[in-house]
Amino acid sequence: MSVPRGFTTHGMPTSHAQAQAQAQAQAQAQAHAQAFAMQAALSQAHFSMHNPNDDGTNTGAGTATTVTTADDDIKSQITMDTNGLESGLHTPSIGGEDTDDLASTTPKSESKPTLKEGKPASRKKEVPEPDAADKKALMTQFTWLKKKISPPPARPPSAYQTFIKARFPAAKAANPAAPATAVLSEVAASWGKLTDVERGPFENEAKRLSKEYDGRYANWLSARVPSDTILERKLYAIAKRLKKKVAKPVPHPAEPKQPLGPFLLFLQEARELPPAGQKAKYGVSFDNAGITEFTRVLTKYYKEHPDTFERFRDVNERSQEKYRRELAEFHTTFNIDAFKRQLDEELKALIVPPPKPAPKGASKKAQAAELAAAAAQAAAGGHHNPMTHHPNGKRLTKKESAAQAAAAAAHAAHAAHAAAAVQQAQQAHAVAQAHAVAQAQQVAAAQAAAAAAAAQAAHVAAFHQQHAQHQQHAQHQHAQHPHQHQHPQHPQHPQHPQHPQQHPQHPGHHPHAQHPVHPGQHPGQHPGQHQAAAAGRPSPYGVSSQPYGHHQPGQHPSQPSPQGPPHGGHGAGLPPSSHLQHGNPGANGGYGAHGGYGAPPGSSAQAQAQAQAQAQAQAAAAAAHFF
DNA sequence: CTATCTATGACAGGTACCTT
DNA sequence: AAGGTACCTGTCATAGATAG
Repeated sequence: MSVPRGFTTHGMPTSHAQAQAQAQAQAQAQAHAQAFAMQAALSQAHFSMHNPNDDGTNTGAGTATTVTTADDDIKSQITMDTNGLESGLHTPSIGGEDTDDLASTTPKSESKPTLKEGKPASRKKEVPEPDAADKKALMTQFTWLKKKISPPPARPPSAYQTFIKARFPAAKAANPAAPATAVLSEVAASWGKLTDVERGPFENEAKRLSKEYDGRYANWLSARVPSDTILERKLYAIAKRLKKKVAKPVPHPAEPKQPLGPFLLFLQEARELPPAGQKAKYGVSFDNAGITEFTRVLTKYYKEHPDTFERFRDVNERSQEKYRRELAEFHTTFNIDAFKRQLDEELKALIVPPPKPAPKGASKKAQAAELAAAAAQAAAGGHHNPMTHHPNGKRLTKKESAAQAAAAAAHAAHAAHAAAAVQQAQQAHAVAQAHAVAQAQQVAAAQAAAAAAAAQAAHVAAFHQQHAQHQQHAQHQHAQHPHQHQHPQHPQHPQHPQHPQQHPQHPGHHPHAQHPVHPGQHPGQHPGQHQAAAAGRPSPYGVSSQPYGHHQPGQHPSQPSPQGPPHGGHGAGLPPSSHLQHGNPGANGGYGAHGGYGAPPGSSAQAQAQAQAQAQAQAAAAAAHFF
C-alpha cells in the first residue's frame, strides 16, 4: 500500500478516491460550518454593537460565501480577460500610474536572479541565535503558550500498530529473556507474513479507531475559536526561534485567505489544459512538464509579456480589496487585534522579572486593589480582560480569581450603587493610597506605575474589597466542594467528555479525513479535472477553503447551530473575545451568559457568597475558553 | 527588511505509532 | 533503538502582497 503521495488519488478509480475526498471535504465543511456557526452565534450577541453589518445578513457566513464568490468572479474574469486578449496584445494604454506600478514591480523581479544559477543559497535568513537570557525568556513564553493551546487529538494507530500492540505482550511473555527489540522484530516479521484476510481484523480495528479519531478531531475543530490560531502562531514563531518543533497553526475557517497574486492567477490559468488537439497556450503543458519546468517556462513568459501582469492585475486588485475588507471584518468580529495586544502584554509580563515581594499584608492589599480596579474598569465598560494571570505571569490563585470575579460581579450588580460607594471609599482609602505611594518608593519604576494605576482606581477598591471579603468567605465554604474548584485552564484536555457522541454529522468512512496539518494528502484533482483548483483544494494548512465556501446560508451566525454549543467545558457560552470587546457585563448578563453576576439584592450572605462562587467558576471557565 | 502566504505535484526524507 | 506503515513536511520553481 505504499504509494507515493499524489498517486493515490490520481491513480485510484474516481469512485473510491473521489468519494473519499468528497466525504472528507464534506466532513470538514460540516465541522467548519458547525464550528463557525457556533462561534459566530456566540459572537453575534456580544458583538452586535460593534458590527456594522448587524442586519443579520453578513458576518461570518457572508464571508464564507463571498470567498467562493470571489473565486468564481475571478475565474470568470480571467476567462473573460483571456478571451479578450486572444486577439493579441495592444500596447496597453496605461496611465503613468500604472506604468509606475509595472516599473516598480518589474525591475524588482529582474534584479533578482530568476533562474537557478544565480539563486542565493537560501531565501531564509539565519535568525540570530537568541542569547541565554533571551532563550530563557522565550522558553518561558513557549511553555506558557503551550499550556494554553489545545493540541489536536493524537492520530490513531495504524493496522500494523494495532497488531503490534495486540501481539507484543504475548510474544514478550513467551520469551521473557529476549530483548524487546528482538521480540519486536519477530512480531513485525510475523506481520509481514500475514495474508490480507489475516490482516483484516487489524485493518478493521484501525478503521474503527480512525473513525473515533475523526470524531475527536471534529470535536476539537468545532471547539476552536479564532484566538486559538493567534496563540498557535505566536507559539510557532517562538518555537522557530528556539528551534523547536510544534504543529503548524490551524487557521480558523472564518479567516479569509490571502488572494492569489497576478502571477499565481496566471499560473492557475496556464494550468488549464488546452482543448484536445491544440497546443499549450504558453508553450508548456502542465500535463507534460514537471512542476519546476512548468513554472520556469511560465515565469519566463510572464516576464517577457508585461501584458500578462496587466491582465490579472485588476482581478487581483479586486481580490485584494475584498480580502482586506473581509480581513478587517474578521478582525472586528473576533476582536483579533485586542486579543493580540492582550496576548503581547501577557507575554511581556511573563519575562519581566517579578518585583521584590513587598511586606505581606501590604502586597495583598495592593493586589486586591489592583484586581478590584481592573474589575471595576471592566464593569465600567472598559476593555479589561478578566485576568487569569498576574502581570508577572503567575496564575491567579483561586482566591484571587475569586476575588476578581466577585468584584466584577458585585460591581456589575451594583453598578448604580458604585458612585455613592466611591465617595465613601475615597475617605476610607486615603490610608491605602498613602500606603501604595509609600510602596511605590520602594519598588521599581514598573511597579510604581502599577501602583499608580491602582491608586487611581483605589476609590473603587474599597467597594470591591468588601466583596472580596465576601468571596473569601465563600471560598471557605467552598473548600468543602472541591469539585467546584477544578481549575478551568487546562486546554490540554479540551474535549467534551460529557458529550462524547457529539459528532453526529460525521460521515462514515474517510480515515484521516481531517488531519490538521496535511497539505498534500489530497493533492488536488487530476490535471484533467482542475476546473476548480482554487476553490476545492485543501489549503496548505489542511483546512480546505471549500467547506467554508459551501457554508450554508441557513447556518447564519446569528442563528445558533441547531445542535447548539455543548454545555459546560467549552460550551460555557462565551465568545472568545467578549471580555475584550465588552467590558460591560451588565449589558449581556455576565460572564456565563447565565446571569451569573452577583446575587439578588435581598439574599442572605451565604447565598450571596454561593452566587459569587458560581460567578467565579463561570468567569474562570469563560477565561479558559477564551485562552 | 524579511518571512510568509498564495498555487502546483512529485519526491525524498522525517516522524509518529508502540513497547521494553 | 528496533521493526513496518502511513502519513507529514520540506523542497523545487516563481511573483507579488502582506504581516511582522
